[in-house]
Order: sequence, then C-alpha cells, then structure tokens
Amino acid sequence: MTITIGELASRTGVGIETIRFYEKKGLIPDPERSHSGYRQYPEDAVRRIRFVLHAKDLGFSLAEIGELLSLRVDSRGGCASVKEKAQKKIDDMEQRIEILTAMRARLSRLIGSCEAREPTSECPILEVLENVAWN
Amino acid sequence: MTITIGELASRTGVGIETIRFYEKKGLIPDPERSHSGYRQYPEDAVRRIRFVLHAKDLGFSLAEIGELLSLRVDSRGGCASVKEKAQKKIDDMEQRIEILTAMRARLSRLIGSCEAREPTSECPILEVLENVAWN
DNA sequence: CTTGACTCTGTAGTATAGTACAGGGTTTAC
DNA sequence: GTAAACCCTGTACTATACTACAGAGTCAAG
Repeated sequence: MTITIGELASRTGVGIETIRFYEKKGLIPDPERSHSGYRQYPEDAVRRIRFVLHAKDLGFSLAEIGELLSLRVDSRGGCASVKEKAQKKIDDMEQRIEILTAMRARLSRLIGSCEAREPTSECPILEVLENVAWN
Repeated sequence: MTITIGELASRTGVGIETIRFYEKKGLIPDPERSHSGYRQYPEDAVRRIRFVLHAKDLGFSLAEIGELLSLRVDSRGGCASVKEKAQKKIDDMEQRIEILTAMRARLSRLIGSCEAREPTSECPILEVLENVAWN
C-alpha cells in the first residue's frame, strides 16, 4: 500500500510543500509516481520524515541530516568511511548531551534554591542567576 | 578592566557584527560606552556570548535563548513565574537529551555491527540501516 | 601629525528553512 | 458529468540569523 503526499503530510504534521522541499533537498527519496504524476509514498516514509523532524529539533541542519541519512545509501567509501561518519555524529551527539546535561543541572539547582527559600524572603533564583557561570 | 568589541569578538570567535546583532536582539546587555561612543564590555561578556553559542548549537533559537537569559532579570512575574519558566526549559532539555541518547544508541549499535563483521564480508552498516527504525 | 587599525550607525545582501500562491491537471462523490 | 478536494510545477515571498559594505569618526605608533 502507498499513501499520497497529503496523507503523508497529515500523518507527520508537516505541510505538503515541506515534503516536496525535503525531496528537492534529497532528505527523502523521490517516490514512485502514479500514471498521472502523483507521488506515491511507501508507509515508512512517515518514519523518515519523523526522523528528519527529530534531528532538526536537536539542532542538526538539513545538510547534516542529509549526511546522517546518506549513511544509509552512500556505500562508495566502503564500510570504513561509513563507520567514520557515524562515529563523528556520535561524538557530536555526545557533546550535545553533555552540554545539555550541564545546563539542565544549573537550571535544576536554581529551582531547588527557589523551593528552599523562606516564605517571606525574596526570590533566590534572580539572585543566583546574577552569579551563575553561564559558560 | 573592560574590553573592546574587537577583543570580545576574537575571544569568542564570532564577528563584531554578530555581537552588535546580539545586542540589538537583547541577548547581551547594552554595554557602557567610552566618551567617544566605543562599546566597553566587562570581561564576563565573554561567558555570556559563549552561553549563547552553546545554546544555539543545541538547537535553541535566539528568541528561546533570550528567554533563558531573561530569567536572570525578569523579576516582574515573581519567583513562581521564574520557576515555572525554568522548569519548562528543563523539561525541554530533558526531552532533547532523551532523543539524542536514543539516536546515539542506534548509531552506536550500528558501528558495533560494523566491527563485528567478517573481514571479507560486505559492510553490515548499510544493510542494517535499511531496516532500522528511524523514528 | 599622519597613517593604519579600529570603531560607529545604518542599510543591504546572503543562507537556511520553509510557506504561499498561480495556473493548471486529476479523482472522487454525488 | 460536474463540483469539491486533491495533486502538479514553478516562482515568489517570509523569518531567522547572520554578513558585508558605506561613509564617517577615533586611537595609537612612529
């Protein structure tokens, strides 16, 4: 079974134009066409789109997402090159995780200081934020 | 001691124009000026810029970064509202961490299958990627 | 006291990632 | 068999986040 572009759009929550845009960018493969030229997507195109959306949310550019996805098909460099690319992305993701974890810890500490305050005292978050090292 | 905009730019690796742009967007406070109108930054402006760069890297928009930084000063809503904003950001960060962790695990498993292959066999990453659930 | 590096404001241009038509053909439901 | 809802290509417009001048003033070394 195949689905239309409208179906794919509504299942992933993006606009039809966005799907065509991703196609032009090579983020999703050119789908089969019906006799009249309508795009006919396999159902797992939904997962592909969702992967793009997640990665985008995480701060990857469409170009980077293209690289991630191209690991799938780009076998010209052989296994070693594919592995190397994947490792680079993993390193990148690990760094992002580290920074996010540190930021979360700082914000969390902040909220803690808010909860620990005397009912009548000033909000401590504001004070703490003045001195916190945002780097 | 204060530093010039050029100094700040070279210490953070961004362009002078970018700093002025961030100032216009309210991401860094308007600095003091010299008698002739030159911007004079305190040294910890470096940390502020770096915070912006990190957050940007993580996929936060400049508007969101502004919100994060405004926790610092925006005391009009009182402690509860500041706390609520901070909690929302924490939830957001935790979700990002989760997605990143899942993606990393998938890529990692992939590399593992690459290393486990027979020296003469085909690259298994490509095969695995055909079947992996990218969602 | 001049010359080169730096800074100022303001405006215009670029890259990325869409978003919105226009003008036309297609499918489906009545 | 026709109207509503859908799809096609192509182009133009938008928001975000810079980046690059233009034209003018400032500072520091020799």
